[in-house]
Amino acid sequence: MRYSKLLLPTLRETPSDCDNVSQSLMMRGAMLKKVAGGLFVYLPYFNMLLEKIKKVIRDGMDKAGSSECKFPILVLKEDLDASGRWETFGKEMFRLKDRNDREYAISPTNEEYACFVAKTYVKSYNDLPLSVYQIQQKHRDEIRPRGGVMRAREFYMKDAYSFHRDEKDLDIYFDLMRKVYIDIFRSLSLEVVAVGADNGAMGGSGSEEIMAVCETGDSLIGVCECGFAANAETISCSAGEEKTEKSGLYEKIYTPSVSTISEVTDFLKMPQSAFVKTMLYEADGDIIAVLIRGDREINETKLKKYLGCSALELASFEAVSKKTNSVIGFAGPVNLKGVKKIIADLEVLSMENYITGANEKDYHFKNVNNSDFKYEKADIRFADESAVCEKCGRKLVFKRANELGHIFKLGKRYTDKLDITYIDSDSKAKTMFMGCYGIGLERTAASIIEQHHDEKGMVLPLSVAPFKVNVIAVDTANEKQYKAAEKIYNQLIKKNIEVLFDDRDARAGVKFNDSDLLGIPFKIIVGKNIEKGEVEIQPRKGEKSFVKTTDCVKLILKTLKEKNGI
RNA sequence: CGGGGCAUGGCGCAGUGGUAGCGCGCUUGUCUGGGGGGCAAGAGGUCGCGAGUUCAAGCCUCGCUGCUCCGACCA
Repeated sequence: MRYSKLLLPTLRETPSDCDNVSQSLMMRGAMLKKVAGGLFVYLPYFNMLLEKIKKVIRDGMDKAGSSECKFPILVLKEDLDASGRWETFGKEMFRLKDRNDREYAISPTNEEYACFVAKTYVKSYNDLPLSVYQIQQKHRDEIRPRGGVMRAREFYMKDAYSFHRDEKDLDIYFDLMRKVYIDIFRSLSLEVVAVGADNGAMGGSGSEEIMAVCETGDSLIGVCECGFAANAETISCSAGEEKTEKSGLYEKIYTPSVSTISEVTDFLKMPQSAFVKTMLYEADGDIIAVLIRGDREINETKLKKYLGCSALELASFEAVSKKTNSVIGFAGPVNLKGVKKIIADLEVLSMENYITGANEKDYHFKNVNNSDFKYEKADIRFADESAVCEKCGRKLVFKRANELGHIFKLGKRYTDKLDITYIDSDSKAKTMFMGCYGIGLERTAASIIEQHHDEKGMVLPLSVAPFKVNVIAVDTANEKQYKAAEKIYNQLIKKNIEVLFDDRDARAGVKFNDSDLLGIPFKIIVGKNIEKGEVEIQPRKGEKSFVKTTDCVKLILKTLKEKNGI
């Protein structure tokens, strides 16, 4: 393409609302124009990059024996009611009505219609396994869009669904998909790690996330030297010795207008670890008290799993005052009334003589012990730096990462509800086992840039670079240079090389800097040396060289072939 | 949902009550031509919206909206 005809308006300066490198380079590299929070116009260069990523994903899905479909974006309420997701998906799902007041959701993922396909076309075990996928834009009413395209309200997802005769076959396919995913990300030059994860809103029996390690990542993973890795959300925490000897020692102390943990610790001059925080949650309508050491964090994912509830949030001020005898800021487990249960984190049970709220404004209890109240024990704290590997016992290292893919064993979670059966060899109808597998395309693109850039801009890997070569006429006004550059450009097109011809009447420096910003792997620079019959080949990374004008196309072809660029 | 910050030309920003500015970009001309040029002349803004205070508001007050960051642990 000719730069002069292409909408590729690079920026010199980074827009002020960029908070990470990839976002900044995507804005400067004229990939995106923000319209609103989490909504962007995708400019040509980003579209081209996404097409490259789609190609690699499609090649991978081919290897997994998956067939590309396109499912409806609008999903009927009745179909989501059948799977139960109209209720369980919550506020993240966009909902709308048609002119006849019929209700729909904008598909957040598409299990229901994948099941519909399996139900329609799988007659017997001979048709299994079946794997289908699509690459489609998804819409989610994100709680807080952030990181540019990393967490947006509209994004491309490759979502695949597989159906199986039995659990064993699902397991085999799940392992294959993990391998295919890792291959896909390797082809995209991404360093990734597969980690054990929580199933979240999708449900099912097990899942793994494919994470790209990145400083600005929005997930936290624990990694072990032995190769084990897990999402920090799922890492279990060890229990200490449960202490139950002491009781009745507690006494009320006056702590005027100090309600947060840090205020109380300052006031009493005690470390946070001497306190037990009592958090009041509302779980499916009931108030639950959760105890955790003052300096720890509650892992709501674990808590939700333990409670088996669908809605979990911190109790409102009104709910606490209406249903319990406690006061927000001064809640404690002793003499606490109106809560369905008290759940103590395992670590709390190894504590003695700690400080808690006294369920009365401006008062705390000190010398509280576990026998002073009734509790259920559970591992509900967020893994901290002391966490160890569950495989080998070594200390875990925590890293930030971006979740690019997530693969689930859904089991019969959907197929049971939607009655997705096949006829087995014994002529009996049996329920299929199901898996689903997602990849977020924009965050994959962002992660590629995050992992491949330098101070000048992007350094795109050949596998995804929209243009492999940028032909630059240094002085466009010089007819000899321009004509020679144009000739090389046309020759490369004939060889099916993706090439940009920077034919703009701009200074050489502008063109060089844009080329580097855009991360184009090779520049062919046509300048003064054309008089000597030479042009310059300059890789984005590496040494430049002067070559005969007549050889440059041949040389580029050879180099690209060596590097598997074509 | 809570808390903070921001809102001035396409982008980045300055402007503490008295004529709306700077850099980049853009247009025209010209000189230039190998890492974001020089000179000259231009275009472009109801200062997010709405009230209010004042002789006078981009600036002060109140309300709203949008964006953004933090936290979603505050108990």
